[in-house]
Amino acid sequence: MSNDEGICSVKLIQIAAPDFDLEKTLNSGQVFHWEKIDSGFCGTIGNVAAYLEQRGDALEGGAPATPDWQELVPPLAELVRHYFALDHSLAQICASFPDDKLMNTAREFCRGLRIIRQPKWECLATFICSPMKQVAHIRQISRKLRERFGEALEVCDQGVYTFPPAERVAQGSEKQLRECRLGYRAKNLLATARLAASGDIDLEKIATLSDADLRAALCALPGVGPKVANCVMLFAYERLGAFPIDVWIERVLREKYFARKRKVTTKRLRDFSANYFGAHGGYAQQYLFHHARMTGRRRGKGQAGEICA
DNA sequence: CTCCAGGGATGAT
DNA sequence: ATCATCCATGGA
Repeated sequence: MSNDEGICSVKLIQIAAPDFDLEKTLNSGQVFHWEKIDSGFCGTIGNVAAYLEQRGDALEGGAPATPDWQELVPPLAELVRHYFALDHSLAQICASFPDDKLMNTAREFCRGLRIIRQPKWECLATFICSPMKQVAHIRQISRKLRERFGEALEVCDQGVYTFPPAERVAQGSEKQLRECRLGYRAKNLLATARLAASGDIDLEKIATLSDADLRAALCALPGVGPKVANCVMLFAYERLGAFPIDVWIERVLREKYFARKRKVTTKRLRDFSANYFGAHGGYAQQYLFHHARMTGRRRGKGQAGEICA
């Protein structure tokens, strides 16, 4: 625990975080609201505002010292450990990845990247906003939703907003949601918010379902198809085998694992992904996604390094 | 300017 | 079950 105040005026605590990369984790397209502030990040964990900064094998974390804060929520360190899944055995997970050229490159490139545990509604709502949107734009939508419907908090002289509960979004109008730049996704978010607010769908209760049943329950919601369902399963329901296939991953699969093969159906890609990448396929997927997005840039046709299956 | 983005719903084969 | 088309928006 250190009292020296840099930019941040709140008291910072130390949290051991071996085998963890905060920046890679927050910028890998799984969560969209954390904002870089000097050498750290400001955001919310549930309804708690937090500042986090990596110092080697540890995190320095700070949260506003409200009088009754310690009575209301678990200690910040515990919150951070759970949110960032610091209990995941990353070595074991990475060891379960297939041993091929691209996977080995991605595994090295993404060292320390963790699949975090996001609040279920926050994750579902955010990914309903994601279809046909770039990561940068999803971040913008998330920010506008929070600014308009969330609760304003402050940490380190930085304003942050909680993600509005389904009940709050359900009170809004489609017009208000469109003003948050959701476009045609506004109708879907509103409809799903109403289902969650009314109790017609219980996002906590369905956590007990099998993977297949959970996926079906999520796909029954407006604006949720196989891809969004898999993201929500992976990022909010701890289903580490869920393998979302977006345009980046599909490109990787077709160019690196099915090079020079025509008539590769989406079903074939899905079956291959489910079997080839193992029990923690979702983790492997996230590593491939982040690596492709950071290094790809170019739609390079069959570059060297094809794997073939 | 054009192209594309962590796709899904709908209706026609 | 698979396939075509439409859907808003803004960054590159």
